[in-house]
Amino acid sequence: MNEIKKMLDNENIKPTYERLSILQYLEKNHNHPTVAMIYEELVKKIPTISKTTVYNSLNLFMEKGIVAPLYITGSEVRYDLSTSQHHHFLCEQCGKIYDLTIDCPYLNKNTIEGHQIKQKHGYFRGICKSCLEKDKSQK
Amino acid sequence: MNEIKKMLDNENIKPTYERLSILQYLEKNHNHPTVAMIYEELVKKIPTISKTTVYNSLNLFMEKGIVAPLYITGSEVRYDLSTSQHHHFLCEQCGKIYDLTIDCPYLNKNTIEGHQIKQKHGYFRGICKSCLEKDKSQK
DNA sequence: TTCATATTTGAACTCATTACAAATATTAAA
DNA sequence: TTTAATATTTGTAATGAGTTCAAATATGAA
Ligand SMILES: [Mn+2]
Ligand SMILES: [Mn+2]
Ligand SMILES: [Zn+2]
Ligand SMILES: [Zn+2]
Repeated sequence: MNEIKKMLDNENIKPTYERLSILQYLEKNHNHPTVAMIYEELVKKIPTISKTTVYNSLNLFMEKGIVAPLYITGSEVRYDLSTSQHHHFLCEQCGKIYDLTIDCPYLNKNTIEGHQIKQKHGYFRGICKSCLEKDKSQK
Repeated sequence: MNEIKKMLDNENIKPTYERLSILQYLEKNHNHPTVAMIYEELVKKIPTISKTTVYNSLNLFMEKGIVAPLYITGSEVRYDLSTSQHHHFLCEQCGKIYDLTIDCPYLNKNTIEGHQIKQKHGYFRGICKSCLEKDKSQK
């Protein structure tokens, strides 16, 4: 909770209960959630919270760079805390998004072929380890 | 035109005029277009063509693996001919998507941390070389 | 308290994509 | 060539994620 408040303070974002809750959700759940997932969970605790507030807050966090969007599925944005750079794996079967801890020679570059880099994204799609094992045992 | 017909034949896709035109557009324009861009261009030549046909055809091409979707912008899908694997750069200022010819140590892998890989995506966002130069001269 | 400002809320709206059924084209019997 | 079965295209309606916007609420200073 303290870490989270610091992140907001650093960016001069007023730490409202809603914003803190959203950021707290992202810190506790490393599941790269959708807006719907965040909202469905938070509304249990904050029955009055609005989906628009979730959108507003996440957009603000993205502008300030403390949250990063993942455009992977093609249907809706997934959100990730902007901690250290890492790659992702999307399972086409169960929909889960995994963090990958692989080396990438471009993570510390800030320019490429003359273009100025602001964000780097590396991701893979396929069938995850867990789904592969499930499929094998069922066959 | 012959190359294109072969691609469809290889996948047992009936080479209709609409499908050929869509694939031909992708072969001639390496601009990673949206459905709207493809439609707007083709409707000049084929006034009866439907946007749904563009969607249907591209979805079919993707299933067969001859076209690859790019989920980069977050707002709409961009399409690319599935030629050799390559990375992309999206300019946040002009919206253009560039092909990058950079080396990547993961392009020939088909499994990672136990997950089975079907698709690999690497892309960068920022300000493109052309926009940087324009900005500098205007300042 | 009073006023100004920031934040939240909910409803209306936008827009990309999909669903679906009717229209049209194609192909294979008969 | 007709006829019937199948594939493809088309247009409209529906879906759903995300945005817009104005009203409601909260915050904080004067
Ligand atoms: Mn992650
Ligand atoms: Mn490309
Ligand atoms: Zn899985
Ligand atoms: Zn540019």
